[in-house]
Order: sequence, then structure tokens, then C-alpha cells
Amino acid sequence: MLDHEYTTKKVFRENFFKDWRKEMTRQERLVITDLEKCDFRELHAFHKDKVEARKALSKEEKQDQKDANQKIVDKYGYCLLDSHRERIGNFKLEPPGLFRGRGEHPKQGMLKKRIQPEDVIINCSKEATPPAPPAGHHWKEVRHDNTVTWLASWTENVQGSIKYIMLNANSKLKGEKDWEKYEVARKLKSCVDSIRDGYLRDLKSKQMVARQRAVALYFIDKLALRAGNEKEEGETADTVGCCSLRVEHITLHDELDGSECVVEFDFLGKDSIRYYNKVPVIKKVFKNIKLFMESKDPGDELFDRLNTALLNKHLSSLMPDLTAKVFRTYNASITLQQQLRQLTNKSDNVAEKLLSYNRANRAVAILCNHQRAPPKTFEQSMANLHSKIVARKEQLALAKTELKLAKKEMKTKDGPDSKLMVDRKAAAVKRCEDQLLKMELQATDREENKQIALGTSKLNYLDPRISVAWCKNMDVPIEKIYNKTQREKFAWAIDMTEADFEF
DNA sequence: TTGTAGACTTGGAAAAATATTG
DNA sequence: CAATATTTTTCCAAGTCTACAA
Repeated sequence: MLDHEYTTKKVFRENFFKDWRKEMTRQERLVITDLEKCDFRELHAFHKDKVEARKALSKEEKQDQKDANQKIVDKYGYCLLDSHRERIGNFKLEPPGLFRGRGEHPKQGMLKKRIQPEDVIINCSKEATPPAPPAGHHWKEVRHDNTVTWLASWTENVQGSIKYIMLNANSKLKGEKDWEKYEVARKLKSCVDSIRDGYLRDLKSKQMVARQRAVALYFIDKLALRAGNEKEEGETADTVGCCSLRVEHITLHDELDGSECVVEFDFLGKDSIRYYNKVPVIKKVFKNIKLFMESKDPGDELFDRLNTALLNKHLSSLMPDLTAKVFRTYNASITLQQQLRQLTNKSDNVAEKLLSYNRANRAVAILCNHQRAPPKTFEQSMANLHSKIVARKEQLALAKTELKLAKKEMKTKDGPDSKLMVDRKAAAVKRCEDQLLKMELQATDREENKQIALGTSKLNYLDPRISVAWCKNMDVPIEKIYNKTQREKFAWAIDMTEADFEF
């Protein structure tokens, strides 16, 4: 923790010291008055040594550790739901530590306290025997609420929010909800045209609310922006979504880079990830935004008459279960389907098809603004890959000359042995070519993926049935696109999807 | 009608596990 | 086999949205 950048931040240090002092004895409080004078290096080294010691364990000792951990998972990692044994997602409660938060969080550095049994609510069926609290302790409460899915909960002290113990993504319960989510998004597909007509019409409405709602919807639909709930000031980092956009977050250009009516977005979204985009919009939208911005300060809300509740209420009147985030799911999934159709050829080999799949996935990640910090080892790993490619090219050249030589020999000698030799050399050339192609595709993929995070869209936005159907159509094994965990999570889709599935 | 607690999904970083390489 | 690179898992914060109370 000491070597992390956030320990140098003023807010972090102040919050930490304030909370630390609360934990001190009177004596300690008298002595420890200035964080600048505190030297934590010994403590830091102690923890580092511990990590090192664990790394240095022998093979057997590591196996013992692993077995012991597995026993804990076997014992505590499962629950019984409707008499089915289901894996729990997070069966360990969160240990104490210093709250970090993301971006410029006003509470960073605060002490996250240890959870006591007295803080924990257990939720189980009436018939079940609740787990016994640790000796000498009691639970905060044992309740039997079958309208919620959580098994245990506690209130976290930094934000005052409730934390839950819930089921793993591969559980029947989560799988069904996932399926429902995508079915709602598919329903949107069938009425999205009329909804689009509707908000385009509303751009000219007499009512300001309707106009603002229309422009917000235009953004949400076209740019896959999040809804943007209002947040309590000073409690969290200053981030926004669509409805909470402020005047300072957009710049209008009547003309930019050869396009007319360009809106330039620059704001911090969820997790303080920057959203930067220059988008040509239709004239009516552009004029409306100009109107909304009139006589406002940079810090004022762009959509001053609108909030997410209002927006979602309107959406639910257009289609049952329709909310702002359904547009993200719908646009993500439909984009994947379109891109896969556009980019993949049945005649490509598997490596080429996988590059196309990743590119389609990437198009979605870009739409949803899923970014990552470039891996620290990116340049190095790229260089390694390129040198491997060079080496393989040399090997290929060598294999080719050997093949030529063998062919020549076959002409002069013409025996079964020399024929065999030619076949063998030809196979070597083929193998080499395949490997080279695969590496080159891998290099392209990695380069394009430098700052893009594919995981979130793959896990949360892309209807897995699109991918399963694609695999079937393209003769790509499902293991090539989903690892074991992902296959478990998407088991419902893998089981039920035929090659002709259409989102 | 509005505000808020509560429940659940979404999100990237970091740690841990595993695969690859020298 | 150890060191290193890559993939998978864990972690927990931060969103969305609903239900319910005032």
C-alpha cells in the first residue's frame, strides 16, 4: 500500500490520519500528532516479507495451502437454494482496510472497520438452521425474506451502504435473471424504430421537459451513455452520466473536421473513466442543446428539467420494463451481431475468425467506453511477440529451402524414401506458416486492444446466444471465446442456442 | 410527489493461478 | 526448474433502478 500513488494524496492522508487518531489510545494520541513524521516502512517490509515467504513455499507446502483453501470453499462456499446446491459468489466478508475509492474520492483514506457478527444480518429460510455465530457473539438479526436473493448483509461504515453475500453468476437464479435481461433488450429491438421516431418528434415539442428528454434519449441511444443519476455532493467523486451532464462537459462546434453540428463530450463517467468523443449530430439536436445551454454557467445542469426517474417513467410507458440501461444492452448486443456478420468469413481459419470476434467485441467495448490502463508490460510483451515473429519467419524460410532441396532430390533418386521426405518437409512448411499467421494475428489483436477492456461487455452486455450461434455457424469451439468460468455463467445460453439464433 | 434505503448489476485493478520460456 | 509472461479469479467500489415512506 505504501508504494501506491494514493498515499501521497492530501485527501487520502488527511482522512487516514483523522480516522487513525480516533482509534488511538489517549497516550498514542498525545505522541502521534503528525503523519509526516510517521515511518511505516517497517510495517510495509513486514507485509512484503510475508508475501515473499508465501511465494517461496515448496511445492508440497503450496499444495497443502491449496487443499486447505479448497476445504474452506467446500464448507462455506455453497448454499442450498430450493434444495439445489449453489455456489456463493462472495462468501467471505470484506476485511478492514483503508477505503480507496476511484478518482478524486473525498472519502479516500478513511478507515473501513472490521465487521463483527453483531453487524451481520443472516437471511435464510424459516426451516433452515441458521449458521451459528462465533462463540460469544450474536448476529445482528436472522430473517427469512424470500423476496430477496442475498444470504447475508452488513452496513459498511465509510459510505453507509449495504453490502451483500450473494450467489455466484453460474447459479440458476442469476442465469435466469441474465436471460430475462437479454429478452427485454430483444423486445426493445422490435419497437426501437417507433421509439426513435418518438424522440425525434419530441425534439420539436412545445414542452421543454419533452425536448430535454428527447435529446437525452438521443445520446443514450446513439452513444450508449449511462442514465446518470444525481449524486450527493461531497460524498463521492464528481462523475456524471447522461441526465447529470453539465454545461462544462460539452462544447458545440458548428463545423469541425469537415462535419457540421459536432458535439464534443469531455466528462468523467462511472469509476472516473474519462469519456471523450466528438460526435456529429442532427441539426435539431444541435439547436436544442444550444437552447439548453443559453444563459447557463459551466457548472449548471444541461438537462435542468430532467432526471433519471422522469426519463425511466417515460420509457416504461413506451415498453414494459424499458429503462435507460436497456438501450446499452440492446445497442451492445446488436452491434456485436452486426459486426460478426460483417467481419467473419466462413472460409477463414480459426485464428482469423477469432481476430474478427475480438474486433466485434472491441467495437462494443469502444461504444460502451470500456477502457483500461495499458498494461505495464505492454511495450515489452509487444516487442517479445515481434521478435518471435521474426524468428518464425527465419524458420519458415529455412523450411522452404529444405523443401526445395528435398524435391530436387526426389527427381534424381525417385524412391519411396525421398517422397516421404518431401511430404514431411511440406508439412513442416505448412505448420510454420500457420504458426506465423497465428502470431501475426495475435500481434494485431494485442495492439488494437492496448487500451480497451473487453471483459465487461463480454460478461454484462453481449447476449451470449449471439456468440454461441456464431461459434456453431463458424465451427469455432466455444472454449476459444469463453473460458471455464464464462462457460459456466453462460451455460443456459450454450445449452439452448441453435445456429440460427438471431438477437 | 419527492426523497431515500435497499437490492442488484456493472466495472477495472490487483492478486493469484497457470502457462511459457530460457 | 526457476523466472517471467499471460490468463483467470478475486476484490470491492460505483453505478442503475425499484419500492416504500413521508
